[in-house]
Amino acid sequence: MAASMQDVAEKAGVSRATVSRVLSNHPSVTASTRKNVLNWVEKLGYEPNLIAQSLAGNSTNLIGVMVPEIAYPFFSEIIEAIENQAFYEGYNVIICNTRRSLEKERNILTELKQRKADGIIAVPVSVEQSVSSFKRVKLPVTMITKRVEGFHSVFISHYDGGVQMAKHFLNVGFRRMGYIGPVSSSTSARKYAGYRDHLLTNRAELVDIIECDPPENMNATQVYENVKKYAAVHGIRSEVFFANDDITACEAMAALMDLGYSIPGDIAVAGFDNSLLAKEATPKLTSLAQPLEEIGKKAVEVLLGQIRQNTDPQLYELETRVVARASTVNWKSPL
Amino acid sequence: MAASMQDVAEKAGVSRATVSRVLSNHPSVTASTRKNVLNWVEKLGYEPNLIAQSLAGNSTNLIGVMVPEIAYPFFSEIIEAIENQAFYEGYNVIICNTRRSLEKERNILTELKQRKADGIIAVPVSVEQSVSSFKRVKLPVTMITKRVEGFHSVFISHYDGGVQMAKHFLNVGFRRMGYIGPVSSSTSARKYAGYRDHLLTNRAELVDIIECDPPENMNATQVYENVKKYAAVHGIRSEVFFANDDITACEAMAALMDLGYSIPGDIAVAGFDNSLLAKEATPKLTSLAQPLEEIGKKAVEVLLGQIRQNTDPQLYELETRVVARASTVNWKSPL
DNA sequence: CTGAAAGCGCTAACAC
DNA sequence: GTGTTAGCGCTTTCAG
Repeated sequence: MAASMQDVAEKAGVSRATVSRVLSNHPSVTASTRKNVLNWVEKLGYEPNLIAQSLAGNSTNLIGVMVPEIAYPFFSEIIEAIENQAFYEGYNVIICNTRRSLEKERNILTELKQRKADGIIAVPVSVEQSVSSFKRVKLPVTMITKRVEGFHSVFISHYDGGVQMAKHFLNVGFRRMGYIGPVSSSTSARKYAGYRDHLLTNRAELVDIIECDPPENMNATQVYENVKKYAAVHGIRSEVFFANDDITACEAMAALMDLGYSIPGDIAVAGFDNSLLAKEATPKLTSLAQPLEEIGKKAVEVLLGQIRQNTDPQLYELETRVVARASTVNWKSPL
Repeated sequence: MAASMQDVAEKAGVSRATVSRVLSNHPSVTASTRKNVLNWVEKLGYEPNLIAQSLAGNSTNLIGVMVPEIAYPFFSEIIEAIENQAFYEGYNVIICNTRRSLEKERNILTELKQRKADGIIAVPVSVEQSVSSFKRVKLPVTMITKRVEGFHSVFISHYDGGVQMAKHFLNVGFRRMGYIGPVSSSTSARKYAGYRDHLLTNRAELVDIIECDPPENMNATQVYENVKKYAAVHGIRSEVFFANDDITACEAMAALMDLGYSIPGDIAVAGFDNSLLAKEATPKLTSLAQPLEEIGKKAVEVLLGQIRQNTDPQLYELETRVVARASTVNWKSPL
């Protein structure tokens, strides 16, 4: 067995309390006993038992992270940022996949509670229906990517994101615009609304709206089919499409290319998320960047603030920016 | 405070031991007392304290997962599979990012040890240099994606993967082949070797070898530059390139297109990993699929076997397969 | 079948 | 300054 604090205490000829004090840098310990104790700690290769520490009343230094999907680049990049910041702050991260199921979300919450996680960073399955589960668990919670009233939330304004993309399109010189993606699902709808509102108040035309479900499990083949179907029925009049996310944008590009359009020569396309896909797509994809690293980092900071000082729920709205790439800027105006 | 086992015991008029027995389904409890206890468990909303349970000598039901990078699709998909299987088996996953640093790897190992993780699933930073740290920690360890002698390892044969890709190229009808990627780094080198060996024994020509470092932090711009540089100096004679991974393949495609080649019309390209990038690239990218889900699932099973019965280290070599997509199959033979 | 008692390894008053 | 004493909440012999 590994050496326990008891062993160190005996060897050093002091009590466990003293060893504990030395290890937690309590000031009231003589330099000599401290040295002596540390000496034995070293010799015996003593390592603290974090479980025992936790039980004895301290925190677990464990935070739970709940996402609807781990492998979607958008989430995995946030997870990476969270892990990074958490590790830096001395916390470990338990990763949990809700799979967009309210039931699994509830199960995970009780599990995290029983594990005595110090707090939770979560993308809630549903802004409306998840709230009660999160309230019930009575743990510090910071919501991310969605604005959830009553909780600390770190997110971007999707509406404003849509506006920014519209501005970008107007700047490049597009006049007839299209949209591909969900029109009613809460966050997507706001992107769409911002986009549409800005276009209409600036007398641009919104001529093609191709409705699609949001991609799940990184599968967006529906987008491909809907684009083709739409083209067959209505034809395509847009010079540029704003797609609801990068996967949707990629699928849309594939469909448009298969229909014989060159991108961005004939039709330009932009996405949302600025994930790895946007950087590696051909042509490289203009995309609206959510500051993923900042979201992750901020979420950890906010959560720790809440854990340490029980701060009141607050909303943190982060800035987005358009990352312009070849898929829109290399478009040739027909004029 | 939440109800403790003590509270339940008092209300039910039994001892904590009995409550414990009921909760762990110990057979020697009367149906009536069991019912009574469960009744109070329900009424008081009792939830077990997993920390206390762990300390009292049981396991933590926590497994650590160590990867060099969380957000790279290849890893994030494995992580997702691991989380999924682990959750199914009643385990939670602590996610740790080694960032390819041996030092961080060591730190993480001691942390996981102090946390009393039941076991570890890891992509070691270095097959040679990581071994000692992992041995020292004396925890059940299952290595993934790399073959590590002396440890349970779940991986694919990179050499064989290279061979399979070579076969695919020969089947399609290519005769002059190229390679893009690292030539010396251990696993990459084996892919390359398998590819080369099979080509040469089948009298195909390996005419262009563009050496590049493996991408880190999802940044492979070096690939783009090296391809351009190589083309300027040597010209390009290959009909098809095998790229060491999907990101490299994407960057290579971008470079080749910018050089005026059409893909796969003039030059075909294939990648390795069959990550999301391969599916969403334009043209869709032929790629060698590692069975990521299977790797994750198998790793959990192997680790749990080791935890529960201390099985002897064993190597599990999984099958790969070529997922043929437009980037190679739509190539038009010049004949 | 059930209870009493002894820990798991550590922290944190409270004395001296 | 340092030791003593109680726990933290649960499991697990060992008796009865």
